[in-house]
Amino acid sequence: MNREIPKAYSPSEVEEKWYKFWLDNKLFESKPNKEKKPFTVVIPPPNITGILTMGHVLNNSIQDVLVRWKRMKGYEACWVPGTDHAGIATQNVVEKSLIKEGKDRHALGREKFLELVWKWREEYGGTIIRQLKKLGVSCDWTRERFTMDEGLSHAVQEVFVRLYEKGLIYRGKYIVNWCPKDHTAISDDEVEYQERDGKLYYLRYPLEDGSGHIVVATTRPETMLGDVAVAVNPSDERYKHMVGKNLVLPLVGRKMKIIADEYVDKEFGTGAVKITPAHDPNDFVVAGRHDLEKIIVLDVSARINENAPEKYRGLDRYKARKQVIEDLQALGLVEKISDYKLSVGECYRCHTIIEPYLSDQWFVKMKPLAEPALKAVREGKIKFYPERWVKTYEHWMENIRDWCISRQLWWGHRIPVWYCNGCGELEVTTTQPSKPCKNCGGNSYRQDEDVLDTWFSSWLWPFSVFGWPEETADLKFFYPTDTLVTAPDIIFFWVARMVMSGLEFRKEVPFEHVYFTSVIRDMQGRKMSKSLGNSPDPLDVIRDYGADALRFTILYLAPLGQDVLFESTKCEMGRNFANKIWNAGRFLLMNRDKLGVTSAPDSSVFDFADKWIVSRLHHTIRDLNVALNNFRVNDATKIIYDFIWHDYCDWYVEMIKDRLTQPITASGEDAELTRAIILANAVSTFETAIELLHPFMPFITEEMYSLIDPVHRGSVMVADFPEPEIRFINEKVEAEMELVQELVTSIRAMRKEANVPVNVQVEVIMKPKDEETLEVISTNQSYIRRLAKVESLSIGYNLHKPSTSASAVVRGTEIFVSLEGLINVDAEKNRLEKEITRLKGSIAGIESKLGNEQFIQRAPAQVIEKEKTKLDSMRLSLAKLEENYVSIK
RNA sequence: GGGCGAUUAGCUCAGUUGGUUUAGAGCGCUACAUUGACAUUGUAGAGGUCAGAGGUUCGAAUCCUCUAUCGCCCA
Repeated sequence: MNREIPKAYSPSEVEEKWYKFWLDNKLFESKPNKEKKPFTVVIPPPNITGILTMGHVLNNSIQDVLVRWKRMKGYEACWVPGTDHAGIATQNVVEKSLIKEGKDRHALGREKFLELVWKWREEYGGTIIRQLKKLGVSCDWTRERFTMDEGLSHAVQEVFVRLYEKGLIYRGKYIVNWCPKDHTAISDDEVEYQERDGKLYYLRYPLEDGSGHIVVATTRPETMLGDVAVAVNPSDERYKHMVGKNLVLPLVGRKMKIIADEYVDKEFGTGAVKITPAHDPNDFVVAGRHDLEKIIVLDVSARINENAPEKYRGLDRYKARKQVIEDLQALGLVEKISDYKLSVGECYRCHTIIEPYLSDQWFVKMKPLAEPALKAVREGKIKFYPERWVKTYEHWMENIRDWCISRQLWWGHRIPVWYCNGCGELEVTTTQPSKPCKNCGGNSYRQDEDVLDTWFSSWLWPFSVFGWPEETADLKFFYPTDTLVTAPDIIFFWVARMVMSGLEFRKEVPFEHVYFTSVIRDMQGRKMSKSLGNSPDPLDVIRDYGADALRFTILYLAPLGQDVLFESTKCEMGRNFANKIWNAGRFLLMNRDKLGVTSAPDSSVFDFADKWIVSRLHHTIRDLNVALNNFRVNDATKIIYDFIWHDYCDWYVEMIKDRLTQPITASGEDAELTRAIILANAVSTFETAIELLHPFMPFITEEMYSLIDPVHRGSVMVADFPEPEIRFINEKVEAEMELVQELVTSIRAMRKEANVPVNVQVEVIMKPKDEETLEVISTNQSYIRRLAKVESLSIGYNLHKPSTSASAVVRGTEIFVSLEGLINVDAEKNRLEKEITRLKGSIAGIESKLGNEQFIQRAPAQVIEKEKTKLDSMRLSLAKLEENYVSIK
């Protein structure tokens, strides 16, 4: 069979072809299968508004490695993909496009607006999924889910009702984080704090009796319009006499009291705090203790409302701040204004500064849910990689606050609460109540206007995707899932809450292992972000380097628990590796084509090189499995990279070449057959390496697999993952090979030093250290000669150093490279001197170690023995080097 | 303010329970090599007081303490 295999690997057609093949042959699909153990992974569902980022690439590459690996190991591997409806983000996107058309969602109405959102989702919501496929991920696409799917919505409602009935969901007027742009509450965890330059305003509030004033310090003076008291610490001597007195709130004229409360920090500002219960969480608590009125002075857009004096109504909070200060200054009531650094909360979606705001919201009581979730991690039922995230998790769980789950949005799961139009009585059910109101007998209801936090659906993801609350076969077989791979920044939003919901509703942890991925940064160490524009588009990278290259590179660069600095040119590493594999395969196939005879692999004809590479192969298999079992994915990439590039290509293939071209003892057809067997063994090792590599680089491995055997065999995806076989691991051969490699390298270095051209053969004389070494050298002399370009190799104890030659000592064996007319005496002297100095240093080090009584007494015998052996061998080498140094001419 | 992490070659990073003559890799750099799988390559080489200071130990990049610098999370 003759064929042209291009010299360079070009990924694009190959990738498209095989992805289609895998889909057509349903190789990603999974179903409950009693014959197999399940291995389940649920994807962290990306937002439908999102596009693929480098973070997704890393995250999904890791998941794909684990899934493909387990699938090859014989598990029923099920990777459930899907997307998240992303309440605020999606609503914003659609609303923005409406505004562009000059329309307004309120004018449009809720129903029409939601139709538009669904339409948008149909059109654009699948972008990230299409992009993920380019990466080669082996998700079971028949199982794709969306958090607003009917089934998942049902799960959400069911959970709400169950928690409500259990008393874990309640409604109340509390201070929440209000986004004045999105017009919704957001949870504590959705607020991002930023250090900013601000001002601290010192305001004078006059006492009603005209006996003076009290000075309060505030960073948000406009909220004074809603002040109802001033508080001081009860132990504060400065103010003790004022407690209980009345003040008159400037600009407003409201009478209010000076109260005493432990909450006040005497050191901060003046030690007197204005109390604005409707616009500050701490003040809210204080107001509760003192039974104070809560006056809301801002509207949903953070403009001053009708509860404030007319002058300020309608002003935006910052304009109001300016106006309030101006007016107070005119009255001489501003004592001073100083610079102040403050931590300002922003909406994590739109980065508008959030406003603490008093409103009616729904909350989940978290303590009862947190306790078992904390226990599960502490008891090791769930393991984190890297482990240190346990501390973060514990800290959050121990200080957990109730979860505000209502959002004043339209896009999301509508809260399953109905109010009787007659009396306002509330009904919590998954469907609209059909019975008359139990309170007033009325028959009409209206549903709560609010929707639920997006995370209220994603915290159910590991079981809702399998059909919960129905007890489906999928659920029984695939739940709990095995490994979750996610970014550490959503440990609270998502991971912790999934653990809670899993335990609450399934009585089982949702996953056993959680792998927290690295954060991908640019080369300056900045987090990749859309606004900075510093994130390469993974699709561009895939186009330029190939998906395999991108996957391999990012996995290679991302050690467990460490951030990664990335730029797309780094993918040259993965691309070059793919090309190396391609050409190794090309070499094997070209030779097989040339031979005219084919053979099955046959270990009975293994020679030294075969034994060595097979031993290295099984070492590699063992190490790779260990690395993956410990979630050390980047170790695994290094292990397979080193085996293929260095062991297989650099050494083994070079050794094979010799045997494929040199005459062999057999003649005629037998010689051809022997060559065919040698090649078959080489191919067989290569194929195993390809299987090992498949989880990391699925496309090129599938392509190589099919090129090697286009007819008889199926996809590498479903090949058995190689298992290490101890009988093939041969430490003796590996040690001997190390010696051969060192001898060869040493000869090459000497040639280089003397500027001997590559194509010039040299004469080499070796004086072996001992019988064993002699044996190794003579059995492998043809390899040594080929690899080091040696014309004649003389081996013997009684040989003499040629008059003009370079010399070296490798493990006690002397090597002389004859360099008639080529030697550079100074360079050679220099080289030997360096080597001698180095050896002397090492010898002195070991001598002092061995001379130390403490060392002899306390170190294990093994270590001492090793040091002694080292010393002997170094002394021997030194003596020879010195001898040769003297004889340089 | 509290917690976590990092600091190893010019750059980006490995280095698992302390012991491998010389602390590794990729990129970059230097030199040489181009018809025999691969220049997306090969061969050889230069390059490190393992952030600093103490300590534990026969022995520390590795364990402990402190300091410095940077990053992240929480308040």
